[in-house]
Amino acid sequence: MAQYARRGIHGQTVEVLARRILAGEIAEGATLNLAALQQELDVSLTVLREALKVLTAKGMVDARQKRGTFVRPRSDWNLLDGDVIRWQFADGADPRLLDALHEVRSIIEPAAARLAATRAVAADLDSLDGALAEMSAAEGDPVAAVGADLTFHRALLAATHNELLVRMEVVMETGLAERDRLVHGVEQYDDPVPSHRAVVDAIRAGDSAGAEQAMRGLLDKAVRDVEKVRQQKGTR
Amino acid sequence: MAQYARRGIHGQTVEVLARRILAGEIAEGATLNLAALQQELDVSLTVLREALKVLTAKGMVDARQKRGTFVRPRSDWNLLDGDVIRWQFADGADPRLLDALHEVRSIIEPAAARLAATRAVAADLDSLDGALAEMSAAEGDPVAAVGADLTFHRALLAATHNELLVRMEVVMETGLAERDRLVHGVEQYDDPVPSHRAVVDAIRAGDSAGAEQAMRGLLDKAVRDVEKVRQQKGTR
DNA sequence: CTGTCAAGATTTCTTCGTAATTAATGATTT
DNA sequence: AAATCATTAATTACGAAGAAATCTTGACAG
Repeated sequence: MAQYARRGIHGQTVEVLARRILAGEIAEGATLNLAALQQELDVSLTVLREALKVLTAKGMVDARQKRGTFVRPRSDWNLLDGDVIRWQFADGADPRLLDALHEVRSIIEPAAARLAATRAVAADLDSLDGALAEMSAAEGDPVAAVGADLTFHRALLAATHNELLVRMEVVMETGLAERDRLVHGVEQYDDPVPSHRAVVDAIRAGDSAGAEQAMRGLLDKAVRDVEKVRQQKGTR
Repeated sequence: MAQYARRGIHGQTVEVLARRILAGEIAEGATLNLAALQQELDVSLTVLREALKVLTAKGMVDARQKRGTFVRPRSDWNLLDGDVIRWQFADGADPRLLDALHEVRSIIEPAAARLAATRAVAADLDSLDGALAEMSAAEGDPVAAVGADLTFHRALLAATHNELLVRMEVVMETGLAERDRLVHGVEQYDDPVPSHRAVVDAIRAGDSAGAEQAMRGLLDKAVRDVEKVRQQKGTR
């Protein structure tokens, strides 16, 4: 799942550094003290260096000779990177980012459903049916339900046969997981299968408009669920 | 612009390796021969290693002890990464990816225009006006025209005040640049300012539906232009 | 005879400490 | 005052030693 190698000391170092930067503990523009970090994290220069290389690749830091290694402005972070998104949610979900995430979902997924209706092949429909079956089987088990939900939305993106849209799953994934984590355990779910099946049916029928609308309905329901939870929890 | 460091021998090594993999010269699943590469590229193991670390961070390769460093399946590439997209177009634009890119644009940008209409603040409108002015001034100069186009679309995404949408610019950028490169010099452009101004006007008026529609019109025109060029060039 | 399991060997990545390179800063000279 | 050059402080690169995981080999049980 993680794109950078998580094995060895190195992986931990990346994680620690990334979370510190993303949490704002190390501010934008700050030049970080390699020697101090090396001592504090008890790693060699090479390890620290390679960890920073990963963060460099994700646009988070930059190293210039004689000026040091510094944190790049937030506007340069690669926020569409799965790792970066995950790190952001590592310590407490930022509701603003969660909203942004859901907004992207509400843009992408109806469009994806529309495209899928014109492009889905037999294998895609099988995947979607499989996801529905998984969803039925997951009744009552929240963990399995989240997994099934993910499977469904991944299958939907795959059915668009657009490589870039498929890769948007890294954005969706975290949003979906966080939302499910939020909703989880607060209230009995309604059966999610019918609303999802409506999307699949429209795709199978080649009904673009219908698929798009069904997906919108599904997302609206998700919004209402989250709203309900937020009210119950008194959050926001 | 590039997220990984381009300085030193290291940057070149990343570029070479990335392009080989993206071009399919080094196939998916293939384990690459570090010793041979080291010798061929005439770099030390450390340099090669750090270059691979960058590619690892972008999901392109993975290193497992005793099994070697191998190319991950294409479905794991971080295609939403600006560098990865740029490398793909390094040797010859893949028309399939270009189509995918444009499809994403046609999904994102109208939605972005709609959001911008409800959220744009004075500074956003100033940016958009600035982009229009830049576009007017660029009349006749193709290079400046592309720059102005980019400025416009970036300003539009910024006006959504959604961090994730703003970062989509890395996806749009290359698509836009490639399209412009394709269209460039084949035929006299129509004046692009009016169609863009229509979008800005709708946003300023807070007209969501109008902004969305104006943007769709703009994108449709872009499609027609590319079609015309493809016919003229006899491509496809 | 076949399949499973465990211990060892080997290959490969991983990490280390040091040397070289680079670029900014300040001093010096014209 | 401007330009050049030396100094210096940081990243960048190197080659070798270390660690880890997989593959192989052998033995044992079914």
